[in-house]
Order: sequence, then structure tokens, then C-alpha cells
Amino acid sequence: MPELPEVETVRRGLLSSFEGATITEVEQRRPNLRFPFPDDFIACLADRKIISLSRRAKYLLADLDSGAVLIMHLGMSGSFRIEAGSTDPLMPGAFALDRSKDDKHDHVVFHLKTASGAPTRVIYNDPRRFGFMLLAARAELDSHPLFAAIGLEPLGNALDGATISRLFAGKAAPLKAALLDQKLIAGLGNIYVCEALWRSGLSPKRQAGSISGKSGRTTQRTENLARHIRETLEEAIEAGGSSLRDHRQADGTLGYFQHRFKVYDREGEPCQKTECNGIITRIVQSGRSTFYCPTCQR
DNA sequence: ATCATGACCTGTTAGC
DNA sequence: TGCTAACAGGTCATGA
Repeated sequence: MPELPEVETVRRGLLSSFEGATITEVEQRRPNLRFPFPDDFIACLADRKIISLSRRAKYLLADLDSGAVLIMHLGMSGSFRIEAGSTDPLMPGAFALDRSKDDKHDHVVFHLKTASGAPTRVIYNDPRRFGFMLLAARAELDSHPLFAAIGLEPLGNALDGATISRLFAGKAAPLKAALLDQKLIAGLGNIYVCEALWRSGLSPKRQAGSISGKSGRTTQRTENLARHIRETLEEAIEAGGSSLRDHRQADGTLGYFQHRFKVYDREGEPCQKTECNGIITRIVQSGRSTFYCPTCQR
């Protein structure tokens, strides 16, 4: 499912359940997702309080009162849903056993007592199991293998034309591939790269280094690209992300940025750029679909 | 070092 | 209707 805007939308949807909540129980229903769960997964989470829920690139980070951080990645098909607490009248404080909504791909269930005292379940579902959950010490997070070499946060202040120029200078890889490289800029995925390139009028096939200036100096092209990346992501977050294939946010609502795609999944449609008569085309780059307009993206 | 590809999984859809 | 192939929002390990 998720690129940066979707992960950010998930984070916001989980905030009221997670922040300040105490984890009363964790059900880990299989030994692994993409990676094995840590041996002490349950032990490290049980009875801990969640201090905050933040995001880095496409990762969700839940800080615990123990100084540990729960690292969560949704892969391609991960999602959370919240089932707020109807308590069992016969067992006050306990959940009525309503398993009717359970799915075979519900892999982790967090039982929470929220900051306001209400019992809630937050359920992680992931059919393809490309997602994962790991633990790390907060103090060592930046040196964790997942984060040691991770690239810029595209909505942070560091992303500007000069930085893209420097990062891409000398790169022979296609511009599309460079933008997907999480070691350069972290958080972009297939959809938003296609959209940002269309807005920037840049071909995904162009060599990444070709938009940098001499010795990596900033150019109009990298300035534009930086601006369009930010605008695309900001608009998508504003719209609640994109909901493909009825994928829902944690509170059950749908994002609607998919209706604003200009190129993604629009093969054969006319280009929407003013005065452009091009047709949106699908090509495959490093094994993945790229959608772009060969007429106005050069 | 850089780049492209296959692998990891399951589910959905298009086409015969 | 049923079967098969292609494809899906990510990223890691491989080999050229």
C-alpha cells in the first residue's frame, strides 16, 4: 500500500489510539513477516506505555517508556485497523470476544488501554507479508542498519534543488530509479515519483545526473523537481493519501488522492498538461511500471 | 561502486 | 465457469 503520504496518514489515524496508551497485551500470530519477529517482541511491549508515534520515511516509530522503539513498516500490503472497545458486560474491562471481523492475514493485535482509559484493539493486517516489526533502542536508532544509510526526508527542509543536484550529480541511472532510491531521498515510491516527474516535465528515462548542474550546482530543473516533490506529497497527505483497491485507513476512511493522479495507471489517456497533445504511456523500468507523457516530459 | 534483476508473498483482474 | 498469466503502493540479496 504505502508510500510516504499513506504512512503519514496511517500515523495520524493511529495517534489517538497509540499516544499515551498502555499496551495491555500483544498477540503475535505468526513467527515472521518479512523478517522474524524479535524473540523478545511480546516481552518488550507488554505493559509498556507508548510515548509517541512518529514517522521516518515509510517507517512508523512507536517510542515506549522503556526507551525502546517499535519499528513498523507496512511493505506493500500492510494496514492497521482500530476496533474500539466494546467491553464484555460479564467481564468488566475485558473485551467481548468479537472475532467476526478477524482475517487470516491479521498478524499482530495490540490490546491497548488508551490515554483516555478506553480499551481498544489495533490490528495489523498484511496479506503479502512484506511488512515487518522490529525493536531498537531509541538511543541507537540512527545507527540501526535500517536507518544508518537512509536518505533525506522529502518534506524536511533539506530537500531543495541544490541538494538534489548534489545527490544526483554523475549518476547514470534513470531519474526514476534515482528518485526511488531510499538512500538518496527516503519516502517516495512508484506512484509519487511518476506524479512528481509529470509535474516537473522531466522524463523518467533521463539520466539522473543530467538534471544536475556543472559539478553538482543547482539548476532550474532540480529546483522545480524539489518543489513538485514537496507539493505532490503535501497534497496527497492533505487528501488522506491514496486508496488503491479499496485500501482503507485505520479509521476505515478512504484516501482520495488517487482521483488526482495525472499519470499513474492512466495509460492511453490524453496528457492533462495544458497545450500538450501527448498520450500517457506505460513503460517498465527496473521491473516496475512507469507512467509518463513522452511528449511533455523530456 | 553502480545498476538491473530476481526473490520474497498473496490476492485480484484481464484474457482466453 | 474455470484456468493462467500478469500485475500490485517495497526493498533486499545477488551478480554483472
